This record gives sequence, structure tokens and C-alpha cells, in this order.
Amino acid sequence: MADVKITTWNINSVRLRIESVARLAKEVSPDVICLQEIKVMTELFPDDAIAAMGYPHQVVSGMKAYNGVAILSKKPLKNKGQQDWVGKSDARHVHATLPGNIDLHNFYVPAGGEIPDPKQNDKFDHKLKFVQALTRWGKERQDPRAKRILVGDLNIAPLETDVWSHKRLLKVVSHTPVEVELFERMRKSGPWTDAVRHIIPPEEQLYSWWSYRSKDWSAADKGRRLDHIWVTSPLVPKIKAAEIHRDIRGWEKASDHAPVTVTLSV
DNA sequence: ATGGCAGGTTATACCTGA
Repeated sequence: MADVKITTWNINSVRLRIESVARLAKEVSPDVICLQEIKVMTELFPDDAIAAMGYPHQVVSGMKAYNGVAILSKKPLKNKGQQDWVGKSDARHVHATLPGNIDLHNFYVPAGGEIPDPKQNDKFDHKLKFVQALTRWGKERQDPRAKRILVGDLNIAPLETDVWSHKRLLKVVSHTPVEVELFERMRKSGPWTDAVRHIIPPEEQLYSWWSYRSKDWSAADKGRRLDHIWVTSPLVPKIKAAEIHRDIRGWEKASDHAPVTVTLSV
């Protein structure tokens, strides 16, 4: 039995926050770090600097200026790869197999723009189609024995306690009923278990993102839980701990997302 | 009730985020 500590973090530019990656590596020391919004082309990803922090095993899918995801690991990765989703090559997914034959998938689901209507807003249409594609993918691959982990910035806060005000966010993209319903279908397609809510009771308010547009993000505390770690059934009894690193949202030059960590005993 | 910030770019305004 060994612990595997996995952290997911929408870093909002890996080059701007390379020192924060170093600090996370030192202070949290996850075995695996999954990043979203690295905002850099694969060729320009700071792979040497991150290898020097103890993460020489990497799989990166980047593009210029937007999106981009990466898996960083202390231990060797197998079957490294990425997929395109809903007909776009926009660097929103990477995967790899961890020691112990655990498949890890890291996603950056589209934010969806402002207007929660797919007819008026192509970005919202893209988001809904992305979630539906992920649902089909889950169903096609169902295997009750498979050890799989799905992490990422899924850009949907499903529970009433995952947002600062359920009522006031009902028409705000990330917490609309149509998104929450499709999100739940996607979760059941794995079927996946929300590892964070397995540990932290659903009755508790819990957020992983706070807007930059607040004078005092922590005092206002108008957060949403957009970043998730899900596991398949064989891994559910292995979930040992879960944590959202709210303190990291308060670091100098912080990302607007806090890292989320789950520890498994495998 | 509204407006508020941050990152990146063949930039010095505009797109994107959520």
C-alpha cells in the first residue's frame, strides 16, 4: 500500500506562475500535478524547470495564448496521449497511465461564455456539446474493474453548496440547471464518484474558484467549485483524503483557481 | 444592483475567462 497524491490546478499561465508550481511542489508535494490553462505552446512548455522540481515525467498538450493542459509526475507515465473533442484541436485533454495501472484523464471543459443559451451563444453550445461528448465517451468505455481518475477544470459547480448563492447563480453560466443536469449525466456515465465530496460533506459550502473582480476575494467569498477529481468504483474505497488549497488562492500573483488534491491508498 | 480584474497578443485595444 502506497499513497498517491493527485493535485489538479487551473494555473492561468504556467510561465507567469512557474514559481508557484515550484512552491506547490515543495509545500504540497503531490505525486502527480494536473494543470489547465497553461497558455503556452507545447514546444515552449517549461519542461526542464518542472523536471528540476521533481517532475521529470510529463505529458503536455499546449497551444498559443489559450487553454492547454499537462500532467506532471514524479513517477513514470505510460500510454501518454491526448484527444480532440467536438471537432476542435484546442488542447483541452491529456491522459496517461500511472503506476498501478490507473488511467488518468485531465480535462479543461470550455467556460461557455456569458449567455446560457446555445442558440444565442456558440461558446455555451460548445460547452454543452463537450460535456455530452464526454458522457458518450464514458458510456462506451464502462468497465466495472477499471481504475480511472478524471480531473480538471470542468467549469460547472453542480451542488447548491458548490456556489456562494444557488439562487443568484441559477442563470449564471457554470450553475444553470441545464449544465448541472448534463454534468450529473456525465458523472453517471463513468460511473464516476466525486472524490472530494466523498470526504467533505455535501452540506458544506466548498469552492475552488474566486473571481479576480473582487476587492477582497476572501472576505466576499463569492466562490464556485469548478475544479473536480472523480474516480471509478474500484478506487472509491481507496480515497483517503481530499482538500481544496484555499490558501494558495491568496498567494502573491495568484491564479483565480485554487488547487484541489485527493490522496488515494493504492 | 452593478461593476469589478487578469493574461496574452506580430499588442499599446481587444479577446478570453466564469
